[in-house]
Amino acid sequence: MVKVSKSKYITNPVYLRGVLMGAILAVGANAWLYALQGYQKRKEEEERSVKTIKQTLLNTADSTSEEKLERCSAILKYGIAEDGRMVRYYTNHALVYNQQMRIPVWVAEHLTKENLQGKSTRRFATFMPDPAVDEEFTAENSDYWKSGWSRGHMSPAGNNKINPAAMQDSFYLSNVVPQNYENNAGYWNRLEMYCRDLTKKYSNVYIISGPAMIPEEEEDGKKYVKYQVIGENEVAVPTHLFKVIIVEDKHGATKAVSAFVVPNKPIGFEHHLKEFEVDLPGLERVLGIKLVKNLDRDKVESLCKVDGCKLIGKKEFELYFIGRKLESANTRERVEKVWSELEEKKLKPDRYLKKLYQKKLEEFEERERAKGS
DNA sequence: CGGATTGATATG
DNA sequence: CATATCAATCCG
Repeated sequence: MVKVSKSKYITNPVYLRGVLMGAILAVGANAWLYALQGYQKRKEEEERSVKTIKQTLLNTADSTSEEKLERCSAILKYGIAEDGRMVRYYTNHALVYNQQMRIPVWVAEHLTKENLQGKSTRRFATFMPDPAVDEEFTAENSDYWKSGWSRGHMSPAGNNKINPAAMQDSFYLSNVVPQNYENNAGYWNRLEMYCRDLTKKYSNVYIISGPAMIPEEEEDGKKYVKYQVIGENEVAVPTHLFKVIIVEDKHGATKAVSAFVVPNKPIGFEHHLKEFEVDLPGLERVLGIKLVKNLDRDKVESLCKVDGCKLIGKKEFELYFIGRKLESANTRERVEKVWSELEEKKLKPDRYLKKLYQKKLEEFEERERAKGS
């Protein structure tokens, strides 16, 4: 059956014959003959002309690449349009930047036990526009202020303690995307910790991270890509974040690879990282980026299958940053307040934390004695 | 570890 | 005077 309601069938010869049959009944045999002759004539003409064009192309269109280059050089007299999607190199990471969205396309890192060491901290680094990005295409801090979104590192500060230059490079907004606060400090933070932890087991950990805009089906049943933009520069808020992790043994042999796509929203402790694992080719199709080129994929197993992809647990996580807060506390009151968090959250301090607490208290007692004397 | 906010000070 | 900069403080 021919569905005339669909426009694509209008030009179908079968449909055209149907129209012609209608014409016969309507206007009689003479008219039918006339119409048929006209149709056949037009059809023959069209076939002839298509054949002619094909023949012409075959005979004349095989211009050399030099000729094409010469012609296109003329066409591009006013310059070749640039989107700034070159690879940009930094002290401890590499990335491609998206000038339209004002966020990275992808950010690549290489982690080892050794290059995770160092004393550089975020205290001496500042979020700022990347001086290597054209001013007209950069994000600014003001875009993020009061936007409801935090500035989320793709190459995290915690991976760049090796020296101050690496630390500062990671604070350029070319390495930053608008990220949900809770996601950034929570789930994504734990994923980054897991990556660092992998260096204890694997000699080399290669990571590619970045934003993803995932299409979503709306009420009309059609799919759309929808994302918020923030600030004067209209920085794009990714719907998701992706991370690809490749691990190697001490011989440089690839041991496992996994790709993850995490929604840019709060994710609780009840979600296992495996829930967000996706197949790499699928991710690459969504992104339109061949993320990993030098890898024999069929021979490499899933990281989650090999290593488990277990993130740090809730209690362990909370204890960890209570320790961090305790270390940075500079008044007795602050120490006591942080310590009281343990009771509130029903956490039991480990030996390290107890020692740290005692050490801090002694520190302040000594300071007070020094003042008094 | 991941972040923001505020207030004092310096600067044009 | 308005806007950078930095130190201190805070939260998950």
